[in-house]
Amino acid sequence: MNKRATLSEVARRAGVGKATASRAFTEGASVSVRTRDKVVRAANELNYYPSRLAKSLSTGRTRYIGLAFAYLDNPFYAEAVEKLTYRLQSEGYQVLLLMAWNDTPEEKEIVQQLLDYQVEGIITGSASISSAIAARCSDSSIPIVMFNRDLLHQDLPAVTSDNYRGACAATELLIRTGHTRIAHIAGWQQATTGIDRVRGFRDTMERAGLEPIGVIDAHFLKPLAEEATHELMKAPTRPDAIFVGNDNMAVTVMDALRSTYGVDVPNEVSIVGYDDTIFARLHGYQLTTIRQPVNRMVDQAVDLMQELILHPHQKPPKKIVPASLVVGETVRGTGPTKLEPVKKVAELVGVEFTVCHLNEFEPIRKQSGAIRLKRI
Amino acid sequence: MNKRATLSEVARRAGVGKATASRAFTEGASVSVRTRDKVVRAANELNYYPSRLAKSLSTGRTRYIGLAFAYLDNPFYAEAVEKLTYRLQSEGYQVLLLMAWNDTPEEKEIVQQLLDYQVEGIITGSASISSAIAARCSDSSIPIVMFNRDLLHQDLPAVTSDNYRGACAATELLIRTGHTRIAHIAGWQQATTGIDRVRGFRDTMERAGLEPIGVIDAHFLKPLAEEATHELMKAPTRPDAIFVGNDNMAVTVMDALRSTYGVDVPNEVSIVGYDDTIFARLHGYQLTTIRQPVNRMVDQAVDLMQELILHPHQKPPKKIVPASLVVGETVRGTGPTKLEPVKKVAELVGVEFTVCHLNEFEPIRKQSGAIRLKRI
DNA sequence: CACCATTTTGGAACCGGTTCCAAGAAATTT
DNA sequence: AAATTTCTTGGAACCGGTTCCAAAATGGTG
Repeated sequence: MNKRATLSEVARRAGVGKATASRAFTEGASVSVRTRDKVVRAANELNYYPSRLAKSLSTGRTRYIGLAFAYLDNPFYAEAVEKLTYRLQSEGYQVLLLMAWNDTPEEKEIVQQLLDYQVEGIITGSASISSAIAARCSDSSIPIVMFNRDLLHQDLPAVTSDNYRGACAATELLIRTGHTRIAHIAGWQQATTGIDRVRGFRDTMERAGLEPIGVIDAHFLKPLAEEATHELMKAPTRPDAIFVGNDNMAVTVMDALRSTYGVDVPNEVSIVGYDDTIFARLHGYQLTTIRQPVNRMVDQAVDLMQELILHPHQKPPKKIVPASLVVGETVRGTGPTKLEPVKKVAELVGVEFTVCHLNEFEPIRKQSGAIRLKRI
Repeated sequence: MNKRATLSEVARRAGVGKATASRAFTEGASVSVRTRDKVVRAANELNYYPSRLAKSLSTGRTRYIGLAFAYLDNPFYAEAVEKLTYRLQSEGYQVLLLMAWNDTPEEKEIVQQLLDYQVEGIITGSASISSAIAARCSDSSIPIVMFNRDLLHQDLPAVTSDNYRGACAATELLIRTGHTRIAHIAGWQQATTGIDRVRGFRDTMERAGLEPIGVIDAHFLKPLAEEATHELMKAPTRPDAIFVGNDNMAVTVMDALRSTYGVDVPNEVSIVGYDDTIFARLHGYQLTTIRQPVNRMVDQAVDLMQELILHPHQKPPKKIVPASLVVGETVRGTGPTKLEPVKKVAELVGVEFTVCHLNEFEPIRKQSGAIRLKRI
């Protein structure tokens, strides 16, 4: 209804100059208490609130952070976006959410849009920013932080978990528990997240003198993971264990194994996943998996971003947070009550381990602790 | 590195006035081809791209839409946010994501921030905007669309599915398949989404002359759903069926039933959920549930928003999209091969029904159809 | 009360665009 | 060729704030 009031109107009503009115809203500016009161009163009467746009234009700071992701149907990313947003908000930033699928023509255009909107930084997760875009960003000296991803051959700031060591732990666990026909259904081989896990798998197998029964790139996509399962199960020698590139695919693999082949997990085929998402915690799955500590990764990413905003010309740091082994019930010879092989592996590889229930799956948002059940 | 170029610099370099330079970038403005070329060339040389901020300030249009949600750990909302964002982007809007937990003091402040940033509209899902905020928005004539929620006693635009009829169908199905000790673990009773489902449940029970064995408000929260399950199972007469307010809770309930009480679903207790999220599709659950068609709801919400932006002083319309009954395997006496009771219910209540696999769970983003498996 | 140091204050320029308007250039008509 | 119409163009004002700077007001001191 009523057009919003402007600073000039407030100033006029308070009988002061525009500059003075502006100062009344600036923390620590030189205004007398009486004047500030007058201005504030006038502002309230006119229902004034300052225009962020105008402010940003004149100060040069927008306090926007762009979040670029490709999908949220992986709970790991949904959680990451939720928590990144909560954290950034509490630091006084506003989040511009950008969904962009890899390599589409629009991607470039849309990231360009983000730049147009003068975000102060970009955090990019599942979406892979092309190196061209990345270059343009560092041209404009807009910091980009890669979240759970790193670009090969490019020196950009990145926050990842220790994918290599995590994969080593997963593989080592399968080997130590006596599996010999081990396969890996891998994540996208253009992302370090996928690549490093394959490396960890391969190196560990080789060290043990074992030949992988198969390594298949399923691009982190569920339909491909299902196909991959069929491919493994139709081969002359079936696997007795599969290390799967993330939980999303691991769940799909388990479903395919159980429904199509009537396989008993873990007694016929053991499964290890990656991420420790909500899926891993479901009673019907109880995945043994590698946890990526979302909260810590989020904290690191936000801290790193703030650091880069303050000191833009710094050498881009890489943050690698430790992964840990979560003991579920999908590996034969382990379980919440049989922890010896797990302990040994953890010690050997140098990772932490925990059993399912001690997870850090609490939200950043404040819990509404007081809510109680009510019959109605 | 290099500071971004401004329009004036481009104009100077092209040897034209600022106004002319501006027109060179405006579709359908009156500029000669030669001049436009000159300007465009200069712009490229200077690596110029226009400041959205300045543009918005002078035109008064920001093309921001605020998305306000409380959590993304319910896949229904994660999917909604993903798809809303894709849709809004393709309509030329940018999404400001706002995470705000209900009733926190910050909520008010943060929504105020959205207004400061001059969003052209707000779509609010799981976060419940207080009526005070809603009032302030309609004061500023900023349209708010409630997504999967409606405010009681308040005449705001809203997109919901037909929660009442959906709940009727769920309940009717349980009754028709011979269940008599039926309970409802309900969603938050401050949201119409929770309320309408309770109404549908109660009305249908009453019509059948049945007394509910319990109706418990679990606020859409998983820990409370688990508590509620224990409360029901510890009572002298145990339920033989539970209608649960959403899939997120339904999965928790099933886990509790199976792991704590060794209950066989559906042979001892039948379960019906609500939403048709990714969980309902997991092999270990195969929920019978009520589908809320996310894609259609997203489309309606975006259309409605655009409508309201163009014609702000319109009577706020309510859009109710039909819900449908999805046949899984958690109701005794039904299943993909036993559809007669389902048909009867669907006909009676007037909803569509489908079996599990025909779901609309495809993403809005373009599928990377060409991606193939690769052994590596 | 005069004098000087310190606060407060308002005018004006600026941030980077858009747009109104009047003037100049080009094209058309007579 | 002159008169008229239509296109282009640049100056200036504007969007709503911040901030520099010089002037005005205030306060403290001798």
